[in-house]
Amino acid sequence: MGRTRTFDESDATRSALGVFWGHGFDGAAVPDLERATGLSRSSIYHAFGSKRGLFDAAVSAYLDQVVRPRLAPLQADAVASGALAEYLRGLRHVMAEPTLPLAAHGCLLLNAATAPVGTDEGLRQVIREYREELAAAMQRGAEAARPDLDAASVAALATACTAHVVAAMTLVRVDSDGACELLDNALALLGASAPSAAAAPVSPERADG
Amino acid sequence: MGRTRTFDESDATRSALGVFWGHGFDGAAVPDLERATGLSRSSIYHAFGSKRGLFDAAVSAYLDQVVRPRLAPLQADAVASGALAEYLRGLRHVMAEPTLPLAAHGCLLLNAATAPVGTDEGLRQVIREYREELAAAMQRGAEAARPDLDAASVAALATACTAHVVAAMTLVRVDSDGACELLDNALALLGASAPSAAAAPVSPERADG
DNA sequence: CGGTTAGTGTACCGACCGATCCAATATATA
DNA sequence: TATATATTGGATCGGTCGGTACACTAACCG
Repeated sequence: MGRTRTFDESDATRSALGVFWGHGFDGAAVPDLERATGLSRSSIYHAFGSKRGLFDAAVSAYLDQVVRPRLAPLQADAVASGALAEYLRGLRHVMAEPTLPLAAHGCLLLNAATAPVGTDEGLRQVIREYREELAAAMQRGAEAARPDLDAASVAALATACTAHVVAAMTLVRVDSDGACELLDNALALLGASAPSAAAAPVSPERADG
Repeated sequence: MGRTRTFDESDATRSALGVFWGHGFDGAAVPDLERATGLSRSSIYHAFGSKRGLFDAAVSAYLDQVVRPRLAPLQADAVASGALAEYLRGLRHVMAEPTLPLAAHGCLLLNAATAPVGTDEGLRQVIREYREELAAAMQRGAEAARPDLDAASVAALATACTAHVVAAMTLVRVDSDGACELLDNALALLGASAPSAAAAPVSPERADG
């Protein structure tokens, strides 16, 4: 048949993710994407159909390569008792480092939720599923962390963790200190009035993970 | 001296607020602002200097006419014990009504925080102050609501309420049910293990726009 | 009144937007 | 090697962006 593709599609997607993460869908210009991917415009449009198609690919890469690796311990068959605290500490750690994309730009999907592109029904659905995946992971983490609590309290704790994580990711761009305080508070709630020795050592002053 | 102004600046600002709230700073086009304000382009630029100047005026109007009226009971000299719960219920009420701007578009400032314009240092400062004002109000509300708790627990509760409110406003645009659940959870946390049945009677007024 | 000054509306500016077209290129198959 | 087919890059499309220039108009003041 014809000529074979000389670039790696997932490499291009990853490069585009960097641009979309930094500037948002609407703020990312096609020339930016050309520069980041090293591809010409026609190659991008041939491979992804549109700027939006490339964004969808970048969203998928974001979920697979950024979100889920971090959630993995909370999605495994067996969840460690300290997994949720570890997740929150890890998040706090990357949010405190301004050079990392999460601290500099927040969450790609939450940013999209409040942007003009967030009115697109397909994207809204993706974001709802993202929120559900996050909430489910928090729930499993809370169950593992606090077996001493009744179901309702565990659910409330899980929802609270979700809220703290979402709020931190929303604010980190303009107020990284405030975002870290939110994550510290989630850790404090997680360990509050814990009678079990499983209470993870929570030291909110620590900057490292 | 010369001719006097024939339009009311605060009327124009309020009209512009509607546009910026719905589309964000970057998504709002100057022709949209002309249409909404009823002013011609030159009048807008003469009165506000730039699109950005008009946005700053709209932000100020948003704080004074949308945010603070709702926070007022939490900022008064004496805070009622049920004021925070009332605030959360009121917020939940407007978030459940899709025709109201808060439910349809979320928070103007939090949306700006995650948008390209959110990199502007002046705007970042405004958003940080907004967050602080919100957190201070939550703190006072939590103190009034839960005099039975020690200071650290009250502070944790206040921060948790802030997190739930911020997260709800971030998500409401794509997932109003999820946003309402977050506010319900904040209410549950607020009343958790409450010795008194001080739950204030529900009166979801103030469906402002 | 007339003169001065400021508010207003129209037309227009250069720049950039996402998207498309097409000629040129490169490679897998026959 | 010949041919077919897919990839690639440059030129270009119509549309819209935020912002400006300028003529016109209205109203305060001497």
